[in-house]
Amino acid sequence: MVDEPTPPGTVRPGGRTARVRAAVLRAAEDALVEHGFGGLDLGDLAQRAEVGRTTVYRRWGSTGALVADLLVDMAEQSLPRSRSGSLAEDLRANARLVQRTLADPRQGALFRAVIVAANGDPGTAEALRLFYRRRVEEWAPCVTEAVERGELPPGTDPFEVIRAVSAPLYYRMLTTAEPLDEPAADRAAAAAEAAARAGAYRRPEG
Amino acid sequence: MVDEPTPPGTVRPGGRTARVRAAVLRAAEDALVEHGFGGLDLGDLAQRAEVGRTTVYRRWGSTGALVADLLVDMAEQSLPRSRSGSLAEDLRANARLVQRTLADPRQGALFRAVIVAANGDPGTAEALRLFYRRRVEEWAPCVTEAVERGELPPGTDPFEVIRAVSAPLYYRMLTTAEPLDEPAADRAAAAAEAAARAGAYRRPEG
DNA sequence: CCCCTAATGGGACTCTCGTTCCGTTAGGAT
DNA sequence: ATCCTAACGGAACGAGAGTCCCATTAGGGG
Repeated sequence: MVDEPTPPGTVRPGGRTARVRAAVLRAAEDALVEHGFGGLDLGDLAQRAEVGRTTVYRRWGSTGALVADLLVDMAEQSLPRSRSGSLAEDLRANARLVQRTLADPRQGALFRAVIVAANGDPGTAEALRLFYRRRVEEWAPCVTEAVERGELPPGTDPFEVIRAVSAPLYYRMLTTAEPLDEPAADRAAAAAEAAARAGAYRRPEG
Repeated sequence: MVDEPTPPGTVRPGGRTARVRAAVLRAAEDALVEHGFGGLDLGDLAQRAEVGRTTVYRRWGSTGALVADLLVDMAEQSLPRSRSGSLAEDLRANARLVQRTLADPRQGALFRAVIVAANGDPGTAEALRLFYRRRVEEWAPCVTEAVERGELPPGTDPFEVIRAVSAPLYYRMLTTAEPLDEPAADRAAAAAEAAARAGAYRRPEG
């Protein structure tokens, strides 16, 4: 008889357990926004969430695992996306959504913190990848449709186009002090569209 | 008489002080590669560098300040860049240089670590910005020359074009598990070039 | 409604990080 | 070559993060 040890919170996921998780994740968001991932302290979190310190350590064990769980939670709540029928408009809407998110003091700090957290813990990194995969998948259809309409070359990789919109905004946030404003967003969208039209994102094989 | 307290290492910067700095910075690189910024411990660093623990704490005080100093050191040693005369080739050379750097186990880990470090300490963030400013400035001339040759629209922002080459590579590294290979580099260069030709990086005014 | 036990919570303990104190070493100016 | 003191290094100290033990609470099946 191998004694299969069930992780805490898995046998009775409802009721109090669920309330504790929600309170801790909410507190984690606040703490990440205020002090970043480096300043994340599970003891402090317990106080914020009005939950026993032991509980937090037992349920999550490390700050990385906690952020991974937070990312799972974030991935579940998806944003409404526009669907205007015009590739240029869709890409611009996406760029502006990303830009507003990163420029927002709370959301921006939160995103920076989870990216930091993912650099060091493989589990957190995997959760972050899943989060972005979902985000990209939500917006890929507008590219696929543009290909079908003949606006973009056949074989264009929809994921690459969507990522090309976000990339300059993230890069600007991480490596420069220049503001993440609407012109920057519009430029990112226009650049991605131009490159896509030129066939820069066609998949390797014909 | 205001007692102006001089920071340690500023009055006699040569000799032993310089040797200690070099040894600690080298040890810091190793530690960042092995454990990332989160695992950086000044005490451990002192052992690696065969230097007194007190010295490290007194000279740098925090992991963030130490990485800031490391970035100053990194910014001073510039890489040779190619100058082929063709915009497409120059951008591809730049893209491949960035790609090789990020894909290299040591360099890639180091870059991730310093980006993480810059998210949380304003001084480190400033040092990171200066580092990237230098890197971008080194490559901007090839864009400026392409504008002068009439290959790109007048008013094209050289910095934005160079950043557009790096952006997708960094974004890929941070948010996906897909490999940072040569095709990815070539795609980044081609996309930046196409967008630049289409005028996506013209400066707002005139 | 009752019971079993999963899950929580408090408190004591340990160990590591960072600080402080003070004696020792070595730059570099004269 | 000598001296002054900037800078280094060892050791003891204190605070705080993470672990362990066990008593208490509440979920949800019967």
